[in-house]
Amino acid sequence: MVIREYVRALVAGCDPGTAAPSERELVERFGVARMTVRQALDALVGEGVLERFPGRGTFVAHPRPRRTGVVGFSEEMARRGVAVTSRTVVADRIPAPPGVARALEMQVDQPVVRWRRMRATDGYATCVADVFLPDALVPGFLEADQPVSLYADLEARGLRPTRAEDALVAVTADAAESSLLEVPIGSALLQHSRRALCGTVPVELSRTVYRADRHTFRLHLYD
Amino acid sequence: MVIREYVRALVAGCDPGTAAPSERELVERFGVARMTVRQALDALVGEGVLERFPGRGTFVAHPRPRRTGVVGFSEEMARRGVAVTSRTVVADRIPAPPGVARALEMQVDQPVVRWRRMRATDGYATCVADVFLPDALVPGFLEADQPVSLYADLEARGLRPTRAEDALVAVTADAAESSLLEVPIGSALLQHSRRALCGTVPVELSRTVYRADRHTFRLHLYD
DNA sequence: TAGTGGTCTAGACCACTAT
DNA sequence: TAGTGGTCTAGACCACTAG
Repeated sequence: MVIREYVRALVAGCDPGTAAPSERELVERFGVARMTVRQALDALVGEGVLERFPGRGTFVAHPRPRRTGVVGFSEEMARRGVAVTSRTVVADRIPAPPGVARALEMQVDQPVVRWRRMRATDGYATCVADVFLPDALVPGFLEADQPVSLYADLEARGLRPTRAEDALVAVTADAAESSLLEVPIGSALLQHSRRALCGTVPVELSRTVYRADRHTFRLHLYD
Repeated sequence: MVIREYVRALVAGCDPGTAAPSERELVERFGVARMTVRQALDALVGEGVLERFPGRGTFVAHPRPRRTGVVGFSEEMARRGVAVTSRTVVADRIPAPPGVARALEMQVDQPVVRWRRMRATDGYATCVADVFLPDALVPGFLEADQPVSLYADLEARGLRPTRAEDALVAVTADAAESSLLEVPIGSALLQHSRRALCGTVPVELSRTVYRADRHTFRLHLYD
């Protein structure tokens, strides 16, 4: 589709609300029937690039409200304009325990990277995150400096998660968590467990506990 | 669109894979141009009712693999094969408080239905759900028996939620919650807040607190 | 080879918006 | 009133599938 790509390029970088060429104008410019132009524009409307208003015209679309998507904590906080810092508590390589092996679809005792971080938002201790990664998928992970954003690191390795199975439940702080999060033992925490896959390959198993007063898990669902 | 509804009715209840009338057959039957038929079928394909295969024909679509979707508690439990019962604690009509009015995009003091339920899974007290509904959208709601599944009731009214803004956080049980859920005051609970819309119309504002030992919120995310 | 959906032409009339 | 997108006609040729 030449017309579609022509309009896409024409419109790329334009501010939302900028008028696109009218259908009849494109008919003239390309010497093609109007139905053909409409199909090209239909595709761009479907992609969310353009918006049509009957009687007014076709315009560069305003950005879509939201996506659910699979995002990590750093990314979500960046969206909200919150600064995230991390302190590594544990970073080593261990034989996969049975539960971890099953979730990551590996053999028991194959090596996995284990990584525990205390994470702070705007300087305040907010959560403790435990992550397991199949060692074979992230060569050199422990040998280099650990990233602030795990998902950015995975993306650089071509392993950006595209699917996640999440579970959220309330728990109470154990001794280690209470110490890291600076709350009394037994305090209510939000636990977020995730099994993340890139395509059909499991890449991450994690469990994060959040201080109830410092984090709310937000979510947009669509049908 | 007469043709669209004709084909929809023709095809309703047919097994997936059943052949639909061909485009040229519909052209003849309705005496319209083929483009017109195509647009009718396009709509049904977009809805997931039909599937097209070039060179073979048009068929009743196979059910889509999975959706995240906007589902209610009863529906989610039904999926998991768990029996849900409800006991209404409060069901009345009140002037919308400011926060509720804002979330439901109503004028302050317009009437809203307020509904508090204690809900049990397989006979065990599991959560307390507080719901606000714009009274104008659910006429007769309080006058009839309240449904077990709110979402089934909304669906019957043509108000099935298609979008939800959810927030999950850990909280501690207050006196009323501890009594209804049979846990000590201060116990950790999972709080799930939701603002649900049907299209662009807000239809539900709710806050549900779950016993930590009896409910995990599960979620599948896709890119 | 006959039938299917995919794409295209060269017009037409309509309801709507902005001036 | 001029211009826009929405819808429609009555054909046409193509690539593909199935018998």
